[in-house]
Amino acid sequence: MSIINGDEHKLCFDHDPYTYAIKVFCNRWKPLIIYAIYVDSSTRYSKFLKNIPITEKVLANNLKELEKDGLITRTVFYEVPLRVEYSLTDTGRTVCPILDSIYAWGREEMIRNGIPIDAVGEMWHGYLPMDESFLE
Amino acid sequence: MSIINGDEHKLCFDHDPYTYAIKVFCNRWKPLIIYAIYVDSSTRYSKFLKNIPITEKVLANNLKELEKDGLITRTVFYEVPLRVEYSLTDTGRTVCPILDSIYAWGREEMIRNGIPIDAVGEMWHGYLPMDESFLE
DNA sequence: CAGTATCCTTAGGGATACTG
DNA sequence: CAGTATCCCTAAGGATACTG
Repeated sequence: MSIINGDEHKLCFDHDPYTYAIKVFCNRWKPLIIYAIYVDSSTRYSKFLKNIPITEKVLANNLKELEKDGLITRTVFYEVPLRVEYSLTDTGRTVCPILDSIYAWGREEMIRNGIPIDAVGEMWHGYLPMDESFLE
Repeated sequence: MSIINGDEHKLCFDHDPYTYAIKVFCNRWKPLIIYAIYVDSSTRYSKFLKNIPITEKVLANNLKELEKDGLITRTVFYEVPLRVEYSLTDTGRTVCPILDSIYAWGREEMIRNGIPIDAVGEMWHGYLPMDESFLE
């Protein structure tokens, strides 16, 4: 493993694991996308749009990055109509425990501060019994 | 605990624990700021600027948010010159294990991809012996 | 020392229409 | 169905000078 230290005594942003990790799986959308796949084991473009308040362009960008960074796999089924399934790679699955702990922390703080919590996330994370009607 | 579900079958962004947690401690700078305090138990404005590649305005903003969200405490010592110390609250300390796991994940991926890792972070996180000259 | 104030730039996201 | 393409917009960040 190589070590750098750019600006003498100052941490170099380009070589910081936090920056790397956060860019790869900890932005505004990726935890939700990853967890949506995790819950269903695999899922599709139109289903993300049904479950997450994300626009098409932003979803497409995030899916491409997640694929490029090796967290998800894109599989095309040449049917009519076309079907594409996204699933987690082994690497993708390694972030799930971290996502769980982030979710649990946010959840505790929101409860402590009296902020209501969304039912979909609660089902996805096992804090509420799963209601299939939410996930179709 | 109250549960909401805004748009019927779609997760509501404002009530999602990921969104909350990421806003509070998982942006571009906060992990570094929190960890800088954690390593020294308390630290000061000018020392952040020496160790982290952040500008004054952005540092000030992030410190205010961290204080407002209850992760850090600001203590003023009325000396000449003025001295201000930032330290972690109990809540602030609860994010450190999560930060550790995020760091460790990013670190592993960077190693796997042949990306060099910054020495300051490695010392802060115990992967390299601490060299005091880096932290003054 | 510990910050504000000011001005500027840009990446990221949002809405909507369109395509293979 | 699974995406692009286009246009717009604003919050976040960067540089630098200044203040109590």
